[in-house]
Amino acid sequence: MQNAKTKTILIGDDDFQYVSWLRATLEKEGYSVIWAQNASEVMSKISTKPTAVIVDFMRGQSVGLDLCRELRTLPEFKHLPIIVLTRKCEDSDEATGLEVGADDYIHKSVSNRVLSARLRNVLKRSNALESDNVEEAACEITLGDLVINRQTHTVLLKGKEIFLPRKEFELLWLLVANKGKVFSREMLLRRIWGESVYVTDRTVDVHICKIRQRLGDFGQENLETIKGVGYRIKA
Amino acid sequence: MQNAKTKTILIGDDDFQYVSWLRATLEKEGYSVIWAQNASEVMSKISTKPTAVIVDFMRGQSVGLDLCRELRTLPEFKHLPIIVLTRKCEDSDEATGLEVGADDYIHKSVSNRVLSARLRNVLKRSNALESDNVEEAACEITLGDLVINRQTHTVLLKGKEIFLPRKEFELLWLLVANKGKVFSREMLLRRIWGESVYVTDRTVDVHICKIRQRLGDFGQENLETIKGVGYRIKA
DNA sequence: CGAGATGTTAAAAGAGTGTTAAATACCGTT
DNA sequence: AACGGTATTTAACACTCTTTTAACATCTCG
Repeated sequence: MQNAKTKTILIGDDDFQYVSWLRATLEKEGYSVIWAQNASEVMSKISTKPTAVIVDFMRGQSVGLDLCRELRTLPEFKHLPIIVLTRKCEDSDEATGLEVGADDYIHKSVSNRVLSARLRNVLKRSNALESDNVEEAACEITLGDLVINRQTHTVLLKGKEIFLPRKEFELLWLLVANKGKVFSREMLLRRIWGESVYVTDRTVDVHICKIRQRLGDFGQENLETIKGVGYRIKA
Repeated sequence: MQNAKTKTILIGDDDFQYVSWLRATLEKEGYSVIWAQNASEVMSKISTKPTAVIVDFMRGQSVGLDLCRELRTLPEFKHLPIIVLTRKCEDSDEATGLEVGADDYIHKSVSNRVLSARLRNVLKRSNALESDNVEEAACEITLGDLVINRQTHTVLLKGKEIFLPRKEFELLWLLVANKGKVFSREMLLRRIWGESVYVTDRTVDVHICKIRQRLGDFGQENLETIKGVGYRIKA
């Protein structure tokens, strides 16, 4: 449920006081923050490939807008989430804003909670746009006496419910959903733990062990170890 | 899953220039568009049963808000997706908009890409609400000794009436109506609090706690926590 | 046999949750 | 508009369960 990779937010704003507040807010939420004091700095720091950009209108001058427009012309940043901060409601700004294509407009006075929630929303949306979401295809898989349901988070073995904690559940689901396919520990870690999570691959072994115990004979028989390679569900 | 019928969007806005842009955007996305120039026109054209309504605040007067409020009082439009456009950046407006039952609140300067993404979001959500479960269909659900009635807003436990405040009631209703299904806190927040309401997810926990207390043993036994995942009613 | 790999267990570390109380927002009355 | 009561939200702390680490046992195969 938590983001695997640390998300980086590039802030383009020359209001030092606000930036320090914003930085604190974002970092508390687990984002990493890069600060650019002016438009050209933004353009140079954009190469770090931030997850999103938050720009201010820069003291009423439409530097932020130009920036926004410029970014949108570059193919690689065409879908980069951009949030424009505002402190005024000047119509001229609005009119221009229309054509530049920001993802959200946030008033500078909003609370940190609202800000981070809206940022989250924007990120979620842009994420959905990119992968236009397959969502969860099936929510239930069956393998012999075993029925795993994602929606209800239940595992039924011969009709009896067995509780699995989250990681074990995900592990089992992944393996069963790909019956026969061998997953290396690394692969499992990447798929379930996420890209930049640092855990020993022995952790996987422990979980596999627990799963086997919980599933009893069924586990012993079907959850197979391929030595030197990984684990799989027997085909 | 999707019905083949073209989705119709009713636009209520008197800003001709903007409307023509909006219409172009939406039609390019495959929606069919109906335009109403003022509030009463909206009310008359609403009978065409559009898939969603997009209204502007109409030059600062809160016509849009009144409209929104009015629509919400009519049972048949209780769940009609409403998006409120604005060019103002006052938080009070946003607060009011949401309070009055808008599904999303979008700044007018936002790009067409963003606009259609958010529209899609709103539609998806309202769709899920309608098809996903019984919810609106039945106004009374029973679960063992528990009877929940939406119309009368009452909860009977072993025949004894128990009062639940609104949020707790909605929460319980949603969970019971989808017995067995696990809802993450995010999901609950989106479904009950709405798309653009920003509260800590711990709020959900507090409500769950209260519900459990009120329902006594029944609550303890049936309202289950799946750690790291969410809540559900035991199947 | 012995080295590397895996199974297993228990304890440490960590994350997630229950619960209470206090703060805030809301609502109907006066 | 001020008031009082209720509902909702936040914040804090304790506690539980999960996850991870580490250590040791066991296995496999050249």
